[in-house]
Amino acid sequence: MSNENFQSRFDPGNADARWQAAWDEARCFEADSASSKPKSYVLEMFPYPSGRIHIGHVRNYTMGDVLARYRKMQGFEVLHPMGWDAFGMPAENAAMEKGVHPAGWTYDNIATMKGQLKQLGFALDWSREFATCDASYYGHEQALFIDLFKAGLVYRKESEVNWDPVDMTVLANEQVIDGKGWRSGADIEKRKLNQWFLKITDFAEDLLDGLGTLEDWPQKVRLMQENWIGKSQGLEFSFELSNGEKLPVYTTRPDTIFGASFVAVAADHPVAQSLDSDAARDFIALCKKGGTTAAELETAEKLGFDTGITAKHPFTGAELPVYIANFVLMDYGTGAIMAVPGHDQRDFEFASKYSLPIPRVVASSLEEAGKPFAGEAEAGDGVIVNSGFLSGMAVEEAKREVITRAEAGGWGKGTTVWRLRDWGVSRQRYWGTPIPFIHCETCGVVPVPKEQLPVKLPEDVSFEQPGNPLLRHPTWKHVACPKCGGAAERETDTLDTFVNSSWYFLRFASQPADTPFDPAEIATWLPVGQYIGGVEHAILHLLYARFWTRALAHIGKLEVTEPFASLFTQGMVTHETYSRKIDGREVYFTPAEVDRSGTGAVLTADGAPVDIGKVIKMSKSKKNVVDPEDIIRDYGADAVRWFMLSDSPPERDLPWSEAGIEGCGRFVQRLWRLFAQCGNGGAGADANHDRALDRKLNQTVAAVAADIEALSFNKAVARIYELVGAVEKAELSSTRSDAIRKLAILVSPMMPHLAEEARAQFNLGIGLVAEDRWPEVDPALLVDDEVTIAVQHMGKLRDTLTAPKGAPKEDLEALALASEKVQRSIDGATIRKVIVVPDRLVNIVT
RNA sequence: GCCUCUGUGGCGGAAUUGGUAGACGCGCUCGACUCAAAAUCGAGUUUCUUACGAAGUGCCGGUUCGAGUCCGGCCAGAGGUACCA
Repeated sequence: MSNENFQSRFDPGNADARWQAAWDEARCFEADSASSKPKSYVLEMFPYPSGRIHIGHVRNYTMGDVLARYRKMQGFEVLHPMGWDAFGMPAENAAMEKGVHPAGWTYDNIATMKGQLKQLGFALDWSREFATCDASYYGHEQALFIDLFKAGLVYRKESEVNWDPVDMTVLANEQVIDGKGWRSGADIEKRKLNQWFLKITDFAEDLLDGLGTLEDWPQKVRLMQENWIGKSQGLEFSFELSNGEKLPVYTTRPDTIFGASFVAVAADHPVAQSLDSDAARDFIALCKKGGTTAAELETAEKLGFDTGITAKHPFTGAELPVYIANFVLMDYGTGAIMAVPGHDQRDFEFASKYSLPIPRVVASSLEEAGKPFAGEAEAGDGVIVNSGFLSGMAVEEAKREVITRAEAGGWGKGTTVWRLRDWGVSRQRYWGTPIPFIHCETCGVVPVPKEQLPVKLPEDVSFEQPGNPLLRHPTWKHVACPKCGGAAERETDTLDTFVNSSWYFLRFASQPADTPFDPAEIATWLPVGQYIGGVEHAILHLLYARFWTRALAHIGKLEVTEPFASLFTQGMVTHETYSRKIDGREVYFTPAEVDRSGTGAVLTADGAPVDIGKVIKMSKSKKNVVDPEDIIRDYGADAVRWFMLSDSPPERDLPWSEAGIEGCGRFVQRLWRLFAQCGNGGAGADANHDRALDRKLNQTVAAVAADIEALSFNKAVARIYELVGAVEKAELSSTRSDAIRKLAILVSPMMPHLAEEARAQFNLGIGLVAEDRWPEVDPALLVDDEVTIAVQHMGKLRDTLTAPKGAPKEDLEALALASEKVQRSIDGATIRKVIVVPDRLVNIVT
């Protein structure tokens, strides 16, 4: 027992920093592109430097870290980098609220957060770190943007923004609350601006097809992207209008054409814009109210304006009224629709409101042709009714028939329409990548010559008034035209921050000074072997990154088209909220301010109770946050890491619990005590072998490896608990000491500091655990030779019995029928059938 | 509104993918050690029932010898919804 006097407790306050320094010194985690080992690129979504690391980051980076450390132990050369998604709105908000410069605020935050990440002992290659707000990063982005422009993938067009008429500025969607500006409180309206766009729609088909190759992506993400891209087959045809013009419309349901009872156009549509009446102008102005989000547009009350124009139905010749409708989008299809209220819910609501006919043209059978609607549209499948030559056809057949007739008659054609819209990348803001173009009155829009890149942000800006500081900067935008040398102006819009995050993973893999990346080096690392991040990025970030990669491949910069071979989307960290109503407003308190030891919750400061709210995602606004640094100080990095991996499956939400982290802290010490016993009880020649423990050890090594590879960390944790329990209970033997040595390796991806400290203190091995190999498994020890068989009568469990593995069916049946409990249950009834599943169960059917 | 996902003990969850529901952990209860407490160790812990046993995986129905798992219909919550990142 002499070992136990060594040090009875593991002291993370002492050990953590020491081992972090040891890994740094040995440069364990710097990736060598020239290595002959197989390569593995493990990447977590890089953080926005908001100020301090939050628990969601800790969870995300712990998962990646376990995988990176495990892959390294499996003999891979691992690239596991980290950097900063450093442009964005919060820096400008801080500038306005606190009077600090966005750059200073951002780089201070990065310094703080880097220190916090270091305390967690992540196996990161910090030599590749950068921030997207470094001119050495965004300058290359500007060069790529110009390349895409030259390839015809960048263009300008008018597009709507949220306009705050009081602050005279553009607002982000999240800054519009209930249709009002968050600072001014003014009613927000839609306003058109000339903006920059990327032609993601050129790649719609390819982005859709590519999803089929992403077998290691979650099915739900692929489905979401598929629906977002939204390929639809339909009919485009033109109505002849009573004013003599033609109105092209697009429909995905040509089969319901006989059910059309009116026609609707968007407020921006030329037909609407050309109306010369105050009432029409007032209605179009009404449609301008409110923000631009889809959720707002689609949930708003359906409103329409009868233009007085009519449209002639191509088959019946009926004159249908043409409305301006607020739910028709100019961006989708032709900006005009044939409305079939019986079989589209939006059209149904509109028709009900304006007392328009709602004919039925689809029913479950021809006999149901006269059935009334039950207060809502029927969008489902069925047979066509009340539709002349289409009646009696199935929906799909009718679609084909209408398209055929339209094409034959020359008044329409079958077309493919995409829901996906081009990517608007213009932002009327300061803290982003300047769009590297110059507007010249004689030469038009001219790219900045590459030798003049990067176009750097000016530092002397003020945020005392709302709006884009670049626009009102006294000198910055005034430059000579690169073509004609005349007076010209810089573009003052900056790029969407999603552009920054669309290629950072390339820059991590290769970062030459003079070009964005070296294609040969990219080829050694890409695609990313495992990408891990929040499911909230399932569509936008991941689709934009897929597009940007394709676009670069299209212009010959890259070979890869899919940047992320395998994707994992993690859940959020949640906690209950604490609040009080003070003067009618909900005031929130952090868990650290609240004592939860009794039945309710009381504020430590005044001892009076607070209300306990729902368990929701940790957020600053609800104050239900825990600062990782506090927990690391109290329990050590390994306990925090272990908690992040325990219990909850990584794709699900993780409820933070004080009791849970305490339990993890206790487990760290329990392991420490076990490691201390390694030398005990015979590493000698006469040491006995414990076959059962050896089997358990081998099974655990194999299972933990499989669980880590599947990112099922909660299952790996449960396996380790089981093994620890078995080792603790086992008699002293050489097997037991061997198990303890291997246990230190097994837990090292999760608890690297403890593993290193225990190995050094108790002689569990040579060298750094981080540099060691994953234990070999003896396949012969993986299978048990006895199995437990369930015996059922009519599907209900009546008995269990033990049988040798692989026992023949007849033996199992005989054993089952011999059971007294089974016989009592059968009670003399005639046995009709016996189902035997080898090594599993016997079910007797009477 | 639309798209996607989730729902199992007091709590987080497991279940070899159609074959013993509740592994493992947290919490709680009892016991050992201690003058006492903490720590640690041991036993127990789905519900109902004295027991035999029965019920049970959000709700309703279906397929099957057998359903947490598959199918249909609901309900609730979460994420996204193109300028939060």
